[in-house]
Amino acid sequence: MTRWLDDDEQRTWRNYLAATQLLQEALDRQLQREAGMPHTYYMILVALSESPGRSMRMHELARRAQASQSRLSHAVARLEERGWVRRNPCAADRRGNIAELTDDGFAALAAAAPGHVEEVRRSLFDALTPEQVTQLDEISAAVRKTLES
Amino acid sequence: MTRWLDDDEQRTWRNYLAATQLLQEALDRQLQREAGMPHTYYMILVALSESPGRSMRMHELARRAQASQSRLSHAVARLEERGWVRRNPCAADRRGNIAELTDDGFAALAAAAPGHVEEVRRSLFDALTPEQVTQLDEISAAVRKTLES
DNA sequence: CCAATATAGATGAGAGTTCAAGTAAAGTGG
DNA sequence: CCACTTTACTTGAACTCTCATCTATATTGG
Repeated sequence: MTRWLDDDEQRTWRNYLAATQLLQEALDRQLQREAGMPHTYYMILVALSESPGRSMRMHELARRAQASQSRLSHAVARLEERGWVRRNPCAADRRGNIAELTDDGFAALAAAAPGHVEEVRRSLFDALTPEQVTQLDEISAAVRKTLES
Repeated sequence: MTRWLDDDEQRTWRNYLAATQLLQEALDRQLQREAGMPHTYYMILVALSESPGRSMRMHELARRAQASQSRLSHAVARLEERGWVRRNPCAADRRGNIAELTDDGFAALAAAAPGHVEEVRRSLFDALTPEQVTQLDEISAAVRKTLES
């Protein structure tokens, strides 16, 4: 009944788990150590920084930063305490909040970015051939497509 | 100075982040819902179940289950409360502890496994061609090698 | 126009993770 | 054989995440 994994699949799955977890931990440690924030927060700041006006509705921000609404709510509350983000009521929809990246937040992001990118390179791209990068892109896109529907 | 990501690398990186995170969340939700345990605990139980005597030194267990020692310590404490794992002092090294999977723990693992494997298939393997599975294996192995040294 | 439902977001409790620190037992060089 | 260092593991605090719940505002079908 159960479609168990064969030996090749087992090996792949375990390599995948090991690699992704190591990478995730490397990212989190680097950001925590050098920028004092978890990767989740970094993604939120990035999403905001790329939006016109450096601001975005909470719901949309959650989507872009790949966070649940609850996670985002908690995270933005912390970011607001640090003065990196500000929440403004939304005029068009009075249920809504618009999160806005402050200058301090932008500065924190700008300071964190080089070290983060360097870590991403060292940990991922430097380990792969150009063909493998292409393959990884396609594999990720396929998995993403499956799981987003 | 900073080696920024070009557009292709950006796209790959974001696809990778999205895919791995979605997959991780799918796994965790499935296990939490159907087996009442996070993926971390599942990995610990698996590691124990594959060891002779269904038992292992804590340190070795941490390595195999890819957990920090602290994480493992907390996790095993919880698993012990549930009666799924037992800790026994180690005769050869009196600093040591030997974690042992109980019959209840083994039963819990056996009950959880089919649903978990099905989720892994649905979320990952079903989305990929056989070639892509091979590619993913090699990519993961390369990243793993980089990050484990 | 209004009741029913859906959406936006916040919040509190419970659980897991990390980090730093602490205890205890090995191992090691002089 | 003894200070010193390393290894094994635990613990508590601080933080993040999830899940369920709650409030408030929009939207929609009759």
